[in-house]
Order: sequence, then structure tokens, then C-alpha cells
Amino acid sequence: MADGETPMKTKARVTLHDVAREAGVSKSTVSRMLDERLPNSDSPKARRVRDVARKLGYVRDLSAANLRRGSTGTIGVIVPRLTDTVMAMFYEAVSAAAAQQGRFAIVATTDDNPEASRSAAEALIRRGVDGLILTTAREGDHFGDELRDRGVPFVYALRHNGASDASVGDDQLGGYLATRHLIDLGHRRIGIVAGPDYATSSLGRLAGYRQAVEEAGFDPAPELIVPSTFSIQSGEEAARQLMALQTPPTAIFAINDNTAIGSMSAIIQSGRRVPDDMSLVGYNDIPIVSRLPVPLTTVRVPFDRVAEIALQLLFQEGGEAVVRKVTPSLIPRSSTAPVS
Amino acid sequence: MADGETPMKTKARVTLHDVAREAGVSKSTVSRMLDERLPNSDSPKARRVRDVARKLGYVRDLSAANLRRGSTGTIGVIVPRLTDTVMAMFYEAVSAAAAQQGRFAIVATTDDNPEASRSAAEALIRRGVDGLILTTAREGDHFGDELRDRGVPFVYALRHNGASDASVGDDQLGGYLATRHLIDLGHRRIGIVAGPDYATSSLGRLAGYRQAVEEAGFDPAPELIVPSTFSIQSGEEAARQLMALQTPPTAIFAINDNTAIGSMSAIIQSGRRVPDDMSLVGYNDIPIVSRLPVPLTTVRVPFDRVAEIALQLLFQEGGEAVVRKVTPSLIPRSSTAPVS
DNA sequence: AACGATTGCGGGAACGTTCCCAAAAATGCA
DNA sequence: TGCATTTTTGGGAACGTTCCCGCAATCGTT
Repeated sequence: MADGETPMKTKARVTLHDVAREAGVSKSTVSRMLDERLPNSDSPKARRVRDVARKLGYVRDLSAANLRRGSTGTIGVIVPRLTDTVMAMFYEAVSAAAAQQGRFAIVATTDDNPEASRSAAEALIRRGVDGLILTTAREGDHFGDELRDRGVPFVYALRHNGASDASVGDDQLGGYLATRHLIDLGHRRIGIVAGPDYATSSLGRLAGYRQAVEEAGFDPAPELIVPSTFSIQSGEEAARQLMALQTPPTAIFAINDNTAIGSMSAIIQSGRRVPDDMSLVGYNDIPIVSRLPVPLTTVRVPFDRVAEIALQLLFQEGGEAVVRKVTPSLIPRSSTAPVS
Repeated sequence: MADGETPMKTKARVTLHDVAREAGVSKSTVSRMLDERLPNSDSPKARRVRDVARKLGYVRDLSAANLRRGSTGTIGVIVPRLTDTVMAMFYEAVSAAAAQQGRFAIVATTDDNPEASRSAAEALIRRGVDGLILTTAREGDHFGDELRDRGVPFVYALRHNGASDASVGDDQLGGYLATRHLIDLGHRRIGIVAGPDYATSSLGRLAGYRQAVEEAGFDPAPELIVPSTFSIQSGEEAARQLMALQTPPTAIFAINDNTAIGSMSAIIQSGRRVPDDMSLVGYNDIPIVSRLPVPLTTVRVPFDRVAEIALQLLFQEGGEAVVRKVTPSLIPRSSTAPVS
């Protein structure tokens, strides 16, 4: 059987060297011609090299390239869980924005456990990520400092802790818009299913609620503010608590869509109807809420922008820590109506 | 300023060589002692090397290791979208199962677009994954053959195409359980929001429905079978269609939780109540459905097992293509009741 | 005690890139 | 045309591992 034509398992890998030999240039030249970071020249030789590479089916070995370059073009995202649709939306947005830059996003989950948060970061760093996007900021968390000390670029997203770069939605504005919408519909007594106090997102939305209520000159009754975690169940409980008040509110602003869904459940189980007996506003506009039996009025956050800005912050030389906020918008649907 | 104590930026990286020097052995030895694949010896020297490594804060450079080993310990998962909670659950399960084996899972989305499916796989392969888990099998898809030709290990999950290894839930059994549950409650006329005909998952569930109906000796009226995509909206439309029948069914089996949610919406909008006027069963048991105003009866699929088996299949020498099915179970909740 | 078999260890060559550097070629200008 | 300057090129040394191979040390057997 003629040599070089043997029907053996094809050579495992086409390397730079193969391309160089075939194109009659050195591997340095090929490497340069194929470097996506350089402006890719249009000289006949460059074109020829690229043609040969394509013909041979060359694909750069990323492990080798990463080793030499000292960076992987990978960015790590840490989220509590992907089954939280908000987090899934955000991760998809990051993934798309990263792809735009020729980078790749990988994700790790923490289940809201600060321990796991650390080990997730560890795993991603071991994987050689060029930077980290954290959605798990907690008040008084020193994890950021640790990362800074170790020289790992990172940025907070969706939530922040004030001490580091962050890309977030304007939660106060969002909270204001939601509450203001209810006020405009004539509601005077508006309950809020507030969030946990460790997350700046829920704190911001609560501040927006307060701002709107005070601006309208209403009494910001403390019993109208009921905390929750972000879960459906906690939303259900909080709404139940609100409806059990001596004078229940005529409208509820839930800190996110999950708690809104929980609230909806509690409202209906109490024999009331949405929006006839109780108006309800959520937050985030996850896909499902527009398809509920009563489509939910909610606040939409442009996660694409949040993701883009996070990426931008991640790789720019930062002097002062900066918190960039993107503007959310109210999406009125059928769960809110004028007070009866 | 004393040498070696200069407060300069700490040396970027502690390498095998540093550990070797500090421990007074060769780097080969260190490499061996730290190789997680070998049974890690307990000799005093091994212990010493590990101590030194820990003290110095050594972490293996994965790029270098991958380059030399020729594999990355990474497995790629391709899903239509992560905002589909089923896919998020599955990916989290894969991620956990992979971690168990010391591997790492990365994900890419395709938005159900066969083109994007290809380029997603391409991206993952470029990243050097050791194998691919595909949840996007379509009837008559030749993508698998392509991968086989290129020598990329892969396995289908959740759906299959019959021609390759796959780890799935037993959809026929699940469909049977759901339908049988309704029959046991006394329902004789049961509608099904079937799925698209390109997915074996929906086909299997439909077959289970048929099996139960025929076994009970009912007439499997074709007008009771309405196709859908997997979306909430399509579920809503399908349910509407079922309720518009001359003799509407008294119960609906929806092919997945999303279409069940859509159906629920349509049922309520038609002025009916669940389960009083219409029983409803979903499929997958995504977290939200247990928290709906009327908690949904559904079929739970043990995604952990599906993920484990997928991983197992991925790395075993396969002779014949095998489709492994895991047993789902019915979770009765409040959306089903005896026929009135 | 002598010998083969086993085990442990170190030297050094890969793995496939990128990037520095010096040399060569192309370009600009007088 | 000649010289200085810019651009392009190829050689070769990294990057940090793993793994092959040979050698020494230990072990068990007769």
C-alpha cells in the first residue's frame, strides 16, 4: 500500500506546522496571519495562508494558545441558580455579549450559599477565566477584596456592594415606576412584598417605592412593607400577611416576578380577583408572566445592556469603583387596574 | 531593599518547578504526586510534596495540563435555551454529575435553530470538550453521523433519534402514568396537548397516552389530540381548541409544564375552573408548577439520573447504540380531581 | 548471598502555540 | 541611485505540564 495514502486513522490534528509547510511559509507567519487580534491583512500571502488553513481544516488548539498567551478568552459567571429564570436570562445575555467579543462565558452556581460561592469562583479561576461576573453580592461581603488581592478582575452584576465596579438595573427607578403606576391608577394603600435586606436590588426597589409613596404624600405605613426572600413561596406568605391586615392594601408591588406569582396565588386563594380586587405588579418580566391567566404588569430590565456594561467594566482600567445603572421600563398588562 | 523580600507584584504564578525546588525533588515527581488520576500514595515524600504545594498555593495550570494530556476534562452541553426551566434543571444536573467526576460542564444554546446547533457544537469543540451532550435531537437529523465521523464523542439526552446513544426519561411510561391517573379519576374523554412531531419526547408521551386510552377501551378520538410546540402560548391555543369541541374533554394532559400553564390560562379564561370543571396534568415538574394558584399535577423526571447516565454513556466504549430510559413518577397535586 | 522482579525517581523530550529578535525585503525620500 | 526607514519574515525560545525512559534502590525468592 502506497505510503502517505494509507487508510489509517487520519492524523489526529492539523497543526500550524502543517499549514506552514503546505503554504511554504514559516509557522510564525501562519500564526501571525491567523491571529484574530491583529488587523487581518489582505496581502496575497495572507490570503493564501488562510486558504490553505481552511483547506486543511486547521483549527487552533486553544489549550496551546491559552498556555502561551496566558489568557483564555473565557469569562466566568457566578449565579445562585439557573432555574431562576432571571439568572438564566442574564447568563444568556452575558454569553451573547461575550461571543460578540470573541470570548466565551462559562457559568457556575452557588445555590445562594456563600461557601459555594467561594468554591464556584475557585473552580472558575482554576479554569483560567480572564474575569468574573458575580451576581451574588451581599451586603458586607468581603469576597470582592479577596479577589482584588489575588488580582482576579471581577465585576458585580444585578446586585452590588458599593465597594466595587458593578453593572445593575436602576432598581430605585424601577421601584418608583411600579409604585407610581399604581398611584396613577388611584391606589392609595399599596403594599410591597419587599425582598431580603442583603440584596441591593431589593433595597433599591424598596427605596423607589418609598420615594413614590412619599412624593404622593401618602403615609408610608410600616405594616405595608413585608420582607421576603425572592422565592414564590415567600411571596405567597408575604401577600397573605398583607391581606390579613386590618385595612388591607388595594394593590401590591412584588419585588420580583416570582414573589408576584406567589402573591397572585395567595390573592386568588383568598377569594379575591386580580386585578378587580387587588392590583399586582412584578419585576423583571420573565417570559412566563406575560402568559399567565392574568398577564402580569411588571418592570422590564434590559439584561443585554446590563451584560454588555458588565463586560465593559470588567476589562477597563478602573480608577474609582463605579456602579453603572441601566434604565428599566414599566410593562403594563392586565394585573393592574384603577382602584374600584 | 533586601532581595527576595521586595514588595513587588508577587510572582505571577507558582509552578511545578517551584514546588519541586522547595520540596527537594524533581518536577516529574511532583507531577506524579499531584496527579489526581493516580491512586495518591501515602508515602512520607508524597505527603511532603503535597504539603509544600499547599503551602506555596500551587494550582495546576489547566491550559498546560490540557495541552500535554490532550484532553480538557470538559464536557459540552447543547440546549435550546436556558430560560426553559427544564433545560436549566437538566444542565444543572449535568454540571453536578460532571463535578462528581472531576469534570466541568459548559453550555451553549441554539434557540432551537438547527444552524445554531451546528455552530454551538463547533464552538464547544473548538474549546476542546471531551464530549458533547445534545438535547436537540430531531427526527432525521444527521448531525450525529457528522460528529461520529469527526470522532467527537457525543450522546443524546432527553430526546433521541434512535441511531445513537441516548439517555432519556421513559416518555411513554410518563405519558401512560399521566393519562392513567386521569382515567382512574373517572375521566373518559381526555384531551391531549401533544407536542411537535420532531421530538421523540413528545411522541413517546403521546404513545403512552394512546396506550392508556386504548387499554381502558375508550375510543381514541383523533380530535382529542391537538399538536403544539412546547411553548406556553401554543398550549393556550391547543387547550382553547380542545374546549371548543362539540363535546369537550373533561381533562387535559399537556405534553409539558409550559403547555400546561398555557392550558390553565385558557381554561380559566373560558370561565371554567381547575380542577372542578377541567382536570389538568403537566410534565416535568419544574419548580414553579407546585406554587401556582392551583398546584399542578405533573410527572417528575429524575434529571440527575438522566444526567448521570448520559455522562456514563459518553465515555464508555459503545458497540450498539443504546437508549437508556429512566423511570418518571406521577406527582398528584390539586389540578386533577374526580370527574364531576 | 546472589539474582531477577518490582518500585521510585529524575532527566528531558514532547504538546501546539505565541512572541521576541534579528535579518531580509520593501518602501520613501532626496 | 543610494541610503535611511519601515514592514515582513523565519528561527527559536518560551509557556507549564505530562509522560517516556533509563537508572538506582528496594524487595522477595531460592
